[in-house]
Amino acid sequence: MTDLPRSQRRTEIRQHNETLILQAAEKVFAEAGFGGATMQLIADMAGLPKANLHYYFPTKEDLYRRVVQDIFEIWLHAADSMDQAPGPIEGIGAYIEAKMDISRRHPNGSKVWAFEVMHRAPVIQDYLETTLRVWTTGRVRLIERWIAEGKMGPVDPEHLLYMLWATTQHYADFGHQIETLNAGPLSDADWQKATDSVKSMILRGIGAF
Amino acid sequence: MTDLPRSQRRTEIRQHNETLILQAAEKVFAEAGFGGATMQLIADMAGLPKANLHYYFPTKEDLYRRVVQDIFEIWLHAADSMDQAPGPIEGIGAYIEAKMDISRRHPNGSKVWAFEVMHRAPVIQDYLETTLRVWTTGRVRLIERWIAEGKMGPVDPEHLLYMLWATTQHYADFGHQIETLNAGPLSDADWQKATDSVKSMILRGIGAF
DNA sequence: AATTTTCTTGACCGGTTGGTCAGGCTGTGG
DNA sequence: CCACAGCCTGACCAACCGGTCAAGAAAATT
Repeated sequence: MTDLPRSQRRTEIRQHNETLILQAAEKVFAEAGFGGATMQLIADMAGLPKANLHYYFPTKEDLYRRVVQDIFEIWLHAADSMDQAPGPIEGIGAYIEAKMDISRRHPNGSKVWAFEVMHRAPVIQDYLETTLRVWTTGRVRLIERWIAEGKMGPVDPEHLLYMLWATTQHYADFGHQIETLNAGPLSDADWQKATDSVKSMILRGIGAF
Repeated sequence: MTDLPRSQRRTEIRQHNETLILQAAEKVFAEAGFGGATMQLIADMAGLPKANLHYYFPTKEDLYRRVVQDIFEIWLHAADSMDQAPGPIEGIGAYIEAKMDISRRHPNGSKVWAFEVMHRAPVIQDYLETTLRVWTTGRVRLIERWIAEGKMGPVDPEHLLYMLWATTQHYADFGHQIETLNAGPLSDADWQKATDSVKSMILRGIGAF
């Protein structure tokens, strides 16, 4: 840590401030959307002058793009658990757990993604058409294989994926609604119960036993 | 139509223009969020001068509030099918069909609602705490009754409701993502398949047979 | 110590936004 | 024909926004 090459030492300040800005930006973009967010508000929340933001991120859109990309990376990573599973009980079960965990820990990221997609994805349309499509077709084949092997019922793989995304992300995107109905934030036990409920209903729904 | 009292003839123009504005507003708010939407854009889309909007809706927030309220009414209405059903197969099945139909016909309304909730519901928080809460507890009791009568498995009623909302609204809120993966808009057959998939997975998931 | 690169920031600017308003228009009632 | 209430709208404004820039502080390199 103390003896890094010059070029890496330089980037220490940069990385520190970038993450500071990105954290503030994620929150503001999530709570106000792209149009409603202001650079001034992000700057205040990050504790930096506004002009400093433009030093690290030339435009508002650059900053926004980074926030969206970061979330996308986290989600792609969450799918690793699904891959080398022997069947849907372990694979889809682990995927649900991973995504519920992300909804709890990165609710703002999930919201920013939702905003972006609802806006017809002006910034990450290419991601949808390339990376996400490749990812999806891969898991569709995996599910089809499980069906062929009799490990689960003959459900439509794509709609199963949509259901997985919808149910898990709902706990982040509509967290405020859930908390209002729940008369307060969800406790550890609440989250566990939510995860168990989603898991059992979906696994039973696809006939995986 | 030709011989109405004066006071009603007057309100005809008013109602016509209000719906014109509300339709445009729903679309613009859905595609840009509250902060990103501009009164000028709504006016252009409605084919009216901007000043005319402020004649009918004094502020941007008033207009926005009306849009959100209208959607909420539609959703509440959709739940009627669930009430006088003999069991979950008919009740929840009909509810899913009704909500999928709304997702198809009012995708923008669904998005505006999602925006509002993600913003921590600054405008309709009271609705969440009163009307929605009452509605929810009523359906929770209905589901609990079905469970007690052995008509479905012992699932958690609240998380079942969340799953119903999440899966059905996902086809509206994330319609762009689905269309991208589908390489084009969903056809009649696609929507039917989606509805059937959701219905069969959820009904099986809750053990309703 | 000198120099060069990176970082910081207050002040500023053109453009846009929500909202206002005075004056004109329209059609209905007397 | 007049009067009047509701409807319409071009022009305008203060506030705010994203982004720029020059000048300097701090840090790294020589």
